[in-house]
Amino acid sequence: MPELPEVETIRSQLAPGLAGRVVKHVTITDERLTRPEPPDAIAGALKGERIADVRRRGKYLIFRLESGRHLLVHLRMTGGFAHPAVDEDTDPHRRATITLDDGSDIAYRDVRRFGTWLLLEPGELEDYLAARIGGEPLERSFTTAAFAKALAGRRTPVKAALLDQKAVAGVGNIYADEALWRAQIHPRRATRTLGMPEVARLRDAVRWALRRGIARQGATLRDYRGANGARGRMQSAFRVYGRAGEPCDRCGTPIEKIRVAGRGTWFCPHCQPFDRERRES
DNA sequence: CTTTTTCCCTGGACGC
DNA sequence: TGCGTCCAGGGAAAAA
Repeated sequence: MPELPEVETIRSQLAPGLAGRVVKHVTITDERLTRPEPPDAIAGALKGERIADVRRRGKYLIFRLESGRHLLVHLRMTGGFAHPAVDEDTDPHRRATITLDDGSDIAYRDVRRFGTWLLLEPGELEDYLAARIGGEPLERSFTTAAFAKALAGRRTPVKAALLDQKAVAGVGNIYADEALWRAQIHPRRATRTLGMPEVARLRDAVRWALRRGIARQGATLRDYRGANGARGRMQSAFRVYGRAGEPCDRCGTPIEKIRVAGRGTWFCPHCQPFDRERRES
């Protein structure tokens, strides 16, 4: 499930080979991909565009085009790129192909077809993103004060707040659990009951979790691959995610799995107590 | 306004 | 071997 570290890994691997290249041809074989626009319209519009660079905001990949337009790609659950492309004949999940002026192909793959491509006209990007996602957690502007403001007044469990892209951009189910473990906060704690020290710990913990993920080139549970085809290595470094019954790395207590905000949630019941007495002891 | 629920998809795991 | 059922989950949209 591509979250910020997985998207950033793909971005960093794609960018060197794409910057400055011209799109010679685009084939889109999944009707869903560009909805509501027809695939042929998007494919035709991309043809002849020169790619300035590849950027990322939250979980969005942004292909910045020299015309001022942007191709905004969201990988959702199982989307991904391969450059150079893997063999199409042996890949049932190829949904699109971008051919560049150096003769190479970029393959877009997506098992579950939740991913989306959106072509934005010049000037549209900022408003589009501002309406959907909040602060970039690894940037300097993501201060404790800014995070506290984004969390203020929320009545949801803190785990739900972390998953809300308007509160902080790029955190998904894996890194939310890892961050809450690091910050020693119970995932069901009501967001508005968090004190400033806890918000500060959580802010640092989110950055810690995401940086670890990037350093290990993301987590491969099943489908995720980098643009170079490599698996991530983060899955073998999880502190809690997917580790029900295994001992906590900090205290040895067995990790528990519960459901929060409709998502599988793993935490350490000793290190992340819910009630205040145990929290302060 | 905020919060919750439903839906979109495929395929792997599991029970019988 | 072959079904049927459940589950994974990001985010848009609808419902509450």
